[in-house]
Amino acid sequence: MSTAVDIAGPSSPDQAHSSSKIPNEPLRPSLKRSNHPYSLSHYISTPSPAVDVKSLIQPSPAQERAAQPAHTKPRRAPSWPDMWESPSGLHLAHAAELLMRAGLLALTPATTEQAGLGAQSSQPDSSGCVTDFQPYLGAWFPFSPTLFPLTGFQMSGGHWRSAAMGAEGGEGLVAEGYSPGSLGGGSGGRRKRKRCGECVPCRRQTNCEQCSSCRNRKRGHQICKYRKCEELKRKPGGPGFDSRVPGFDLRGSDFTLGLAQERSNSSLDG
DNA sequence: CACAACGTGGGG
DNA sequence: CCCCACGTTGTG
Repeated sequence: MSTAVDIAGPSSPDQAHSSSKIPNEPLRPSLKRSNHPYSLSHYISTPSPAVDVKSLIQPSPAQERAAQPAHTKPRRAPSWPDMWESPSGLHLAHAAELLMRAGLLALTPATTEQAGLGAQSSQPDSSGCVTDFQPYLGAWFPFSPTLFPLTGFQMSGGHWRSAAMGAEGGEGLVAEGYSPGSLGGGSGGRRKRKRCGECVPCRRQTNCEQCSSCRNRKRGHQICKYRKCEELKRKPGGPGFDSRVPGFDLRGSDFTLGLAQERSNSSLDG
């Protein structure tokens, strides 16, 4: 398929070769396994992906300048973290997974709802958007399969388990892509997060060779700005930060809307 | 060990 | 806020 998004990039000709060794696949195996929140839904939900994505992936240097101040504030549905955490601190998503493992959850969206997600499945987010789960499940499937091979991937949470998870089953419960130690649980807490591998930047395959990061790669040790994972751009612990349980994309449901809105907002009032 | 990239702090 | 630089982590 033509990953349209592709990442053709701001790239100009000079970028064809990209840097020294940017592999065709920017994602390492481990990275591919890393789970995380939104990007996929992000695409799916984007009303007019073609247009939107294009502008995203082809930010001319000039655009970049203009765009940056515009979306400085990653506003998004501020409430989802709360929504997904039960009073006990157990992520609902996690709970869902547990239920699933216990056989209480079936693959049908309806059942999923009944199993408990329903309690939270339909509620307006801060922006007044109703985030029904079912519709999303329905909507996702037709899309997801296409994206899976693209991103190598996950959605292990809801049930759409990836191959990575298939065999071991519950393995997805543990943050894939993160070793137990690196979950930061204890020591340091300064572990490196990983690229989501799903967002537009992550899916780019080439460095622009023009941004400051590219130009200063040797000393800056930074990935090309256009390839900088959207997720990593957010501050850990910041609003909507998916601190843990990355295996669950469920939240994509409302999260998605938030993003979609955010984006339209920023493009409107930019 | 080499390399890519994340985290962080300082400067402008 | 952005850029730069460095330390550090993670992977091959």
